[in-house]
Amino acid sequence: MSSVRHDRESVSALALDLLDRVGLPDLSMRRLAAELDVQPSALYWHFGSKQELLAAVSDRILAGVPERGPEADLPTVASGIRDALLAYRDGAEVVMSTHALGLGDARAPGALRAVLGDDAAADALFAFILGHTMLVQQRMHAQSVGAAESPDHDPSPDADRVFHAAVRAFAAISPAVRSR
Amino acid sequence: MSSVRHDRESVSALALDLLDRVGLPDLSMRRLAAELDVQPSALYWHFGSKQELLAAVSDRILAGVPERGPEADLPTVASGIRDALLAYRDGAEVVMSTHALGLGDARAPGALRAVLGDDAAADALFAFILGHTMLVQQRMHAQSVGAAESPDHDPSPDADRVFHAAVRAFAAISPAVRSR
DNA sequence: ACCTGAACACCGTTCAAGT
DNA sequence: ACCTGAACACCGTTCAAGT
Repeated sequence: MSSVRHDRESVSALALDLLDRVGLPDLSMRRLAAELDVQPSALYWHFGSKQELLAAVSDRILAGVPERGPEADLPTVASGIRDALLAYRDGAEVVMSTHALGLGDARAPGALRAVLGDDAAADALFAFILGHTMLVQQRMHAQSVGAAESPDHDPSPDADRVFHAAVRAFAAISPAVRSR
Repeated sequence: MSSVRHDRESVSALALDLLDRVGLPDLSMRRLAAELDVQPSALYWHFGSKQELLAAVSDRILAGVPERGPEADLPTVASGIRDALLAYRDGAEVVMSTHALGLGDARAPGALRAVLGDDAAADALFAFILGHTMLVQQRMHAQSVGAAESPDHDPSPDADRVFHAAVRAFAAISPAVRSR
């Protein structure tokens, strides 16, 4: 007896938890189903496909970033997005592939557009944040193999410095792009 | 009778061709083996794993970018890398995952470092180029579904404008980062 | 509304054995 | 040096049927 019934929320919540524990390559529908004490086919009642599930996971990862920060400045918004990605293992990769497929909500790029006032520049900055964070997370994971220590979720001070310099640079090009 | 013997070059060359025809999700070891008229296990004599094969494919994609362009300026080098990624379907995604795992040669980031003179800024710019191009390619592929027309390999003028603005911005932050 | 059981059409990878 | 044959341990997804 499986004893518990599930819905979209509980399934995507455990999927996010499983992602953080085992990483994206080991996050399979079958393994997720096993942790839910359910047959793999049961997942397809809640989500049409694995990509749709991953889109829900992506939305969960970015749920903490405010859609509209009227008083927030660009560095705060950009750091907020990056920190949200860093909070879960392979977070950047999940959001990247979801965003690339046009799935998931537009929360993060929306927040960047609001504060930058330039859609193209905002999208470029989002692309940088995703690419940069993906590489940072991969470096962290490569380190944690052999380190045998707590796989910390913080980027190096060096990576942090480059990140903020890049954010400032994108802020600078925003008006230049608009004056086409 | 399989009639032909293969080596690393011929295998990775057909892998690149297959990638361009079917895309990364359909590029499987078994399908590649079938096109080579060979058993899947034969591929493992040439490459230790699929990732190692993809690293060779990644190197092929970037083979055209000059390691050192003493007379080349930043926009030329950056555009050269982006155009190399755009030349094959899912090129950016292959290079991104390869680079994230620390595999493949360091040709592209090396060229950026040489012209930028700042390793951290060069890595940040490479992360942007990969992220931005990945999103551009995905948009192109999404368009080509339903368009039923030639899946063209060129970015929109809009994406091109943002790209160059971002490149200029990264050039601007390079000295700022160095003066720590 | 939510899930089971069973199947379909695949994967990457290993390894002894062949030529 | 390069490949076959056979197996292992998996995948995502569909669909009739159950409760």
